[in-house]
Amino acid sequence: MDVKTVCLGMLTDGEASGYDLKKHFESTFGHFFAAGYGSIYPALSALADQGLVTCEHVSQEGKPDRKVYAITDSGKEFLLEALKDPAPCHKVRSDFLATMCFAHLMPTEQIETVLKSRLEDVDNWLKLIAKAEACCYEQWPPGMKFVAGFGKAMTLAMKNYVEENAHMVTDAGTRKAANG
Amino acid sequence: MDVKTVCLGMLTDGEASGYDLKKHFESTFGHFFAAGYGSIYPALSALADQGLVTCEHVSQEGKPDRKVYAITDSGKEFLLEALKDPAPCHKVRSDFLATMCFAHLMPTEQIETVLKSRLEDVDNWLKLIAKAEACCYEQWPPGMKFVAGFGKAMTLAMKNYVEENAHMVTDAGTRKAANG
DNA sequence: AGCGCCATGTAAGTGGTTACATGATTGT
DNA sequence: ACAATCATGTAACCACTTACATGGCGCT
Repeated sequence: MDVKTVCLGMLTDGEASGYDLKKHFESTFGHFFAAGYGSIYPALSALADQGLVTCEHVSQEGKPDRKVYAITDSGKEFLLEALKDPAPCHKVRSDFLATMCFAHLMPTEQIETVLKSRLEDVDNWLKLIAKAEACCYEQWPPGMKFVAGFGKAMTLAMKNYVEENAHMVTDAGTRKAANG
Repeated sequence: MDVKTVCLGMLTDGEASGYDLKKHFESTFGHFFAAGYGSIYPALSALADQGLVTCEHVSQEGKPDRKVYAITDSGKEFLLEALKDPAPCHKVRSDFLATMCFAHLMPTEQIETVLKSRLEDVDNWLKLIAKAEACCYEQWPPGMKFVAGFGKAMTLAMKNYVEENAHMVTDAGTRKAANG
């Protein structure tokens, strides 16, 4: 599943510009599927070239022009085909965990800083999702609600684990030298 | 943090070949940092070129030759420097969640298949980590124990959430057409 | 005067994946 | 016979990231 396919999926919810889609990638999709303008705009161009979406130029007063994309019938077919993968992957790439593996080589304050930044990250995401839910929850399709709940459950589990087990990596007693 | 740095970190635990490191990437590191031979071997070559590791050719009877790598002092320095990032990232890339967002466009059996495959994946990983813990837990540094516990906590939370909330995406009643 | 929002794009670079290439030994 | 394990590598490819480029409007 690439950025193109996800953009196509987002367009099943109604027409939108690349700028609009970026917002979805930042809020609801942000925690499990990242994409920047550098991948969204080329993706939309490619989708238009393939006839999977249509593109309408819209002039606005006082604001820049926008390109509004809408999914076509062949776009829907393409999406349905892409959704047929019976075992879609779920991958984690964590510099945080990789760093923690080598905690015994780091000074305690450094470890504490890293754990603190993780918890801040968690809180920021929790706020983000609360905001998204506050405004859109009712109009979300069941899948989106499932996904948002999934994100919350995972994030809370992470917060909980880090808070309850930080001592494993910060307690100087169990650690080798390396620090003061 | 790239494959090079993680390989360097793994070598702080003792010398190893690329083949050996691959096993670590498959067991303990597998769930948060993937790497194949196509990235491990070039990484080790680059580390040797930079003088961060040494490489010793070892002939074996009845088995292919191996290249055994060991970290150098400047390698340790380099690693310590890399571990100074105060906010290492933790990213999820999930085709599974992306698919679930569009569950209302899919037939129920397809959704069930996807959820089932996710739960199988979870169980496989749980078995893998249980196996790794059974043989190595005592000799792991505290950080590795923390990371393994983290993985278990997250995976169990995922299993639990999927089992308890599958009905959100499989109950035909709350869904639009698309299926039979 | 300066920042942030709206809005779209390109070009170069990066880091990793996939497929290919080789081949002896050991177990079923 | 056939598969798995041990063991190392290269080359082409791919998807995405980062930095750059542009520019008006509205708020403080």
